[in-house]
Amino acid sequence: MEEDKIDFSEIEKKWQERWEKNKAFVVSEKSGKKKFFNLEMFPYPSGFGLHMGHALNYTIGDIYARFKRMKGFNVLYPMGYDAFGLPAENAAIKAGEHPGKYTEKSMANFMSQQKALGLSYDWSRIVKTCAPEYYGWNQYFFLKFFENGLVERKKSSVNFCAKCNTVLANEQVHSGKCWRHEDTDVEIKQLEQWFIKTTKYSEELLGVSKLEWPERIKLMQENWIGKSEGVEIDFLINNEIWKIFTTRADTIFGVTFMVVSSQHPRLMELVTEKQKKEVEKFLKKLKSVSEKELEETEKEGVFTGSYAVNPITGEKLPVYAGNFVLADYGSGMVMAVPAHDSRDFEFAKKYKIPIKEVVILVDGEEHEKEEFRRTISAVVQRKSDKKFMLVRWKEFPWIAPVVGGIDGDESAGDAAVREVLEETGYKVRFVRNLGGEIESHFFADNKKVWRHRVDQPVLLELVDQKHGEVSAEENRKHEVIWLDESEAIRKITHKYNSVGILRYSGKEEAYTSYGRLVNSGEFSGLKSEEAIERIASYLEKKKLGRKTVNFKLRDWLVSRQRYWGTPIPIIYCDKCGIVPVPEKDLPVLLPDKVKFGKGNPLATAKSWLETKCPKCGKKARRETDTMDTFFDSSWYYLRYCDNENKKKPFNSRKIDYWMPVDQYIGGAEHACMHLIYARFFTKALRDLGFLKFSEPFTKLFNQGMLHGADGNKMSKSLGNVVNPIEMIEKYSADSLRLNLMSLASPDRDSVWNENGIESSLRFINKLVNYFSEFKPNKSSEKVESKINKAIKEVTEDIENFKYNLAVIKLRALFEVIEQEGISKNDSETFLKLISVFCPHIAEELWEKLGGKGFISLAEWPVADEKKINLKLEEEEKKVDRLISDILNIVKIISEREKKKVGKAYVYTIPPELKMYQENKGVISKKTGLEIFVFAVNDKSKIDPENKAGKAKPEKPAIYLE
RNA sequence: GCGGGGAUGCCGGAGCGGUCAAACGGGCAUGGCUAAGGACCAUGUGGCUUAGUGCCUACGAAGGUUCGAAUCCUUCUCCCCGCACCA
Repeated sequence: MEEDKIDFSEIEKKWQERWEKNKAFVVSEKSGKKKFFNLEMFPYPSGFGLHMGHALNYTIGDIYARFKRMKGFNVLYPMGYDAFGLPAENAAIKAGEHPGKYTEKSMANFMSQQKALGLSYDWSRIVKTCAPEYYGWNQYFFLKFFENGLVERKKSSVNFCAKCNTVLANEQVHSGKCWRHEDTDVEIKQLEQWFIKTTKYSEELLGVSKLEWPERIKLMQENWIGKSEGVEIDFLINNEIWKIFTTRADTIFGVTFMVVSSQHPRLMELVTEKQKKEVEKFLKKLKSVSEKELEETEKEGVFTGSYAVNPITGEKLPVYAGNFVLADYGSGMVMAVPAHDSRDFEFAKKYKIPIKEVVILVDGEEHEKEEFRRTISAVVQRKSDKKFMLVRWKEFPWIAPVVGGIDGDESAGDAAVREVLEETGYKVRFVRNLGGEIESHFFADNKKVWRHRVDQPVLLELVDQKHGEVSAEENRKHEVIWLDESEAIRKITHKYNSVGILRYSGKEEAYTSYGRLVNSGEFSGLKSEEAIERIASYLEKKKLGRKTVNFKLRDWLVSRQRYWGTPIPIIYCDKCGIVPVPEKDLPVLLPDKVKFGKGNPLATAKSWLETKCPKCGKKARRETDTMDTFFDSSWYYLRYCDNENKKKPFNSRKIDYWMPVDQYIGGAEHACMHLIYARFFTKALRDLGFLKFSEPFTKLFNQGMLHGADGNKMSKSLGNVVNPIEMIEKYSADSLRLNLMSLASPDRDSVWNENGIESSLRFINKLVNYFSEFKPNKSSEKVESKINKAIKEVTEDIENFKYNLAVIKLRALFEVIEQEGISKNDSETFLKLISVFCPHIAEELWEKLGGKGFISLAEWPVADEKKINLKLEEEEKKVDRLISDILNIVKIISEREKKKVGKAYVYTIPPELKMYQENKGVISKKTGLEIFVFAVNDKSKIDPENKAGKAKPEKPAIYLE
């Protein structure tokens, strides 16, 4: 069929203009509807324009916004630009252009591309972070934080990227490399910098676990914050108290030395005259090593010459300086317990420091109980009364038997077994003991214990027997098996029902798990958990230590030695020191004329740099560092609620109305950066009285990553980047949107594929053609059923971001519509459903059908569940089966007999006659045959080959000719 | 090393205890329409078999549970993504 080419770009432009002109998506607080704040992470406007990942992200968000809007919410769906930042500065330097100009162009480009995608933003609320109207409030908040002790200027070792030529926050260092430069190792420098005290909120930030966010992101954040509870213990070194932090106070009797970080600011105080040369040599060697290398290098250290005193045992412990101890975690010094910590073990071995006897033993009982519980619960769950047994490997005889004889002479293991058995309600009369000397070997020989970790597979069997020892005969009967692993597993699982495989390890290494204390004075015999408590309170009582909590989270280093950012509103006065810029002088404008190249660009703006001290009026100079751009993105969502406010960062009534963000959408790469900073900001602003809520983003959705057609990450160097605009021009915006949603579930990584977009275009073409010549008829019961089912399912799918499934259902629905026709009302319903995916053609067709207003603002259909007729679906399936049966026979006949078939006689059992007869039309249409339907008991039927006898329920007999 | 997510037909991907030889799309094949091609439409697309049947082999590998497993359990292999000497 020859078709008129549809001019999609004209249609798209038409509707984009109308939406804009009619302010279709502009919202205000003065709506009677319930609010819904739908937000995508705003982009960094790069000069290259949108990439396909952006298109995916925004399409996901736009569909959700459109959906919620049609469902009757007052949807705030804004867009803005994270416009400050290094790439703009670098690109501008390269192009010899001012970063501001460069960024303006980039933003304009982004905006036009986003509009071309048909995104339904409220453009009146646009936020650009590089505008003084925005960054002035950054400065305002910075000063508020400063007033309230949330900003600090301190000297510490900081991360520095030579390529960016600036310091970085902890979060911006990924595996020792700069987050923007994967090839650049981060250097450690000792500098004085501005920090935001995010750590004040460590504990509260941990509350992330309660949010409706993807588990993965929550875990990443939790790990990043890294809470650990432990004890701070005072060690006396040279009659001075040095604190250390440990989570394993239970190992205090096993300490054989101390290690202080080689980066520790007070390291030299510990170094004796005699050792000075040695230590300096060591430090010099370390200096040439970057952080990345530091991670990979072996543990190294040097004796400082000093000794510490163990506060509990009074033992004298050598103090080493070591490269493996972090200066900024805990107190920068650790107590080393080589027998129970793998790092200390490694270090001790290298420097031949005594390892001492073990102080923690495998707690056979606990360990076995745990393993056994797992095992047996699996059995009990299955309500199996089959037996199972313990098998151990000859090569690892030291492994403790998990179970022993429960026969009066109970071992700890037995007790554990019995307890578990009772708990699970499983009855046992005897559990085979494969014993021998093993137990004593395992539990008693201290020297060996710490080597023995659990690692070999063990299979268990309960032997239903009388009390008492197992005779050799019994043993034979029940097959005590010493086999190699795979053989044993196969054999036993086969015969006795495997109940699981436990793991043990026999490598020579420190025993790092919890256990029971030995050689620990009055604490011997306690379990680790209990011992930690007891030792902590002992130390507390003696004022030698205290329980504390430590976090991995560091304060946020916000100063950057770069130009294109918010100037930090601070003035240095020789007399008054650090003086904040008075609020009335805000914003501190970023000077236009600076020189790039050497050092901090702002320092080259002489007239800007030199100012007067707000306090004493004397000559003073401005801070030349700018803020990390993550400061900008930490509160932009708030500004959307009131983006033009000149008097305040935002009006709190508006914030109260719109915030928090109901649905946030973005990539996972921000889990430990933006998403932590924004949460911190919200809490801090709450405590400063700006906000009444604690969490900015109620729900979070992470879209998957879009890979290039070759399966690799899209990147310019690989040449697999696809430009969305090219695709829009070639296939239309709606096709692109539809295709992006068809690739895979939006939360999964997927691969861009141009074939798919052709298919989307084909579908849209069909849609347009169908509805252009649409003649409504009455929807059949079947069509109504399908439509209502689709409404129900598509609604659920969209709500759950299962867009790919929604699209499939809509495609299927359209197929039915095409075949059977629908009423005007149902056609409108269909267009509404598809409109969130393909808004342009939906508007166009809506208009053609005489719909009122924008379909984008129409009401989302509600399924009439009463009309969903499952019986009809069943019937349809039966008919389909018949059709495929007929076609199958046709195929066989034509292949074999080269005969042309023209008629099909169908013989049904009497109760089904009516149904098949009613569907004669469909069957005929799909098979291309003339169809005759008879009941098998119809005497007047035509049945030359007596096929009718083959008829079965739901499976009519067939004769073809 | 730790933590998280995966592995499904020629490909992309649904499915997550029965209705599964597996939705949907792509590719390919056959037929229709065409002068022809494109587009479009229809059908097919693990193997063998058959007037619409039946059987076998399949959802990374191996075992297990179950009346029944792509789906649950165990172990192993491989891939991705985070964190990484946090005491």
